[in-house]
Amino acid sequence: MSKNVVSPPVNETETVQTLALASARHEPRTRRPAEEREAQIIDAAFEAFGVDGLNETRIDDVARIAGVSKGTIYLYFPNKEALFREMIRRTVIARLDALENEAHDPDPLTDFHRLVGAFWGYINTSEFPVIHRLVIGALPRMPELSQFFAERASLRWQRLLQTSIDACVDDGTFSPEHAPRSACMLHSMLMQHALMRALPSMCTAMKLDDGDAVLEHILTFFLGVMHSTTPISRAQHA
Amino acid sequence: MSKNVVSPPVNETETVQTLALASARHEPRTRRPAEEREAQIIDAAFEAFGVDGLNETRIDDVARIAGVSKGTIYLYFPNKEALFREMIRRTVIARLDALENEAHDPDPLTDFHRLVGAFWGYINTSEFPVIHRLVIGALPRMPELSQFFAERASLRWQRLLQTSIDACVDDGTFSPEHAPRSACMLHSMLMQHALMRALPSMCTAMKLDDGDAVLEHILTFFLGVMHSTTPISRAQHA
DNA sequence: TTGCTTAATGACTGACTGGTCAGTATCCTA
DNA sequence: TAGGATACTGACCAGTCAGTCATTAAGCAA
Repeated sequence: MSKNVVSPPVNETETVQTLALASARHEPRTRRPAEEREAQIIDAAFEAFGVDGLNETRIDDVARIAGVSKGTIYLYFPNKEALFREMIRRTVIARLDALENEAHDPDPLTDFHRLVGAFWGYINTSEFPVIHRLVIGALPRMPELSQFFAERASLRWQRLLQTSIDACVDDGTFSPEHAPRSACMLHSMLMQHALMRALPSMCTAMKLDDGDAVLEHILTFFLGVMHSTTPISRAQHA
Repeated sequence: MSKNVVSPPVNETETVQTLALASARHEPRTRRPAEEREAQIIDAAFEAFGVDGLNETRIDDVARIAGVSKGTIYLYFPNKEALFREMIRRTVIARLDALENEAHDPDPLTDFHRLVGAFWGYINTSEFPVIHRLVIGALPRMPELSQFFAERASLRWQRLLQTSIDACVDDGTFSPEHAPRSACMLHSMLMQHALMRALPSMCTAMKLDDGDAVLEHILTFFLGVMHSTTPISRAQHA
């Protein structure tokens, strides 16, 4: 991308080079607390890896974005893979910790809606599909990363949803019939739709532009089962 | 890995070299029709890329698996990326063409179950999660591949499901209330569950081992909405 | 059998990049 | 202000691998 800053072989080549060097040199070397540098590098890593993935990204690029030298990165992380791993880990944790401390609502149904809204908001950030793609893409190379992600994000959300749904059942708002696995179903629908929404081609083909409308559809469908009290004829075709 | 076969500089170097060459030479060079060679290479590419992904896989590995030399691959494909792309394209197409010609059932509900069964079978092959992962992983590098995949696989299946559902509505088996977007919802649940099932950690945590039971759960949930005729209170919490 | 065409081979090359480390600049203490 | 400790730098190195091409041999026609 912006690799050729130094190269254009016009007559002012020297000027450009000089400027580039100058700007590089002018930025005075600064010492920062370890924590701050680490955060700086992690942020740059998210930006760089997020665009190109683990393999396409050069450590030099991460260094450039972070505004440090390549060597500095190796002072804080033993290698490229470890940096990648830590970047995923922190991004996932940071987001979940922030959401965990949100206030609950005393009314179960209201709280259910709050929770679903929070989840929908989370998976519709630009950050989420990036992390998701990176984790999936890195699966064969780092299976433990997908396990971390699964336990730390997917399963945790499913448990939160299930707890909230169970509260609505206890409350009498939801029918108990389909409750047991319903969090899983809701999670599936929300997740899949959010991921589709991140793909421009799917977005237009399926008319998913309006995020609120999509959520509304999913909830209407979901509540169609949960509020229903009529016994349904089970699937005869196994 | 097996690069150093020729190198060990012991005293029997010559013998080793001769043997290595001999074994390589013993496999007699064969000429094959272009189509056959291409298929051979594509199959090997699926095997190799499927394990390690685009970047981890060496062209030499594909060649070794295919039983041809590296140079031969470049007679059939201009470069590594083109081979990868073509491998995805053919695998997706081959599978869908095979399923397309299945016989329909005159009864709408029976045909719906047949279709869902076929889809569930497809996304639960070991092949599907591999292709899915590769496409997702390659997204930033080859967005057109994801578009091809989306249109050729996801959207096509959603349309088939929707048609089948609409037939059940016309038939009076399904309530029309939630029909419009229901294929999308069903597709989401099936897809997400199938992909989870491919991750060992998720599989155990969510008790997804029994594929038939999972499908049964999803269908029961889905039919809970579609058979329901009670008007439901819409979500008050927008 | 001879000789031609071309599929097939694999040693080689050039470009690339992860990781290193000798040297430099900053900051802090005395 | 001197001098030690160390955060930081970036030129360099060694390994890797996609892609090339001179050479080989299979298969065919005469």
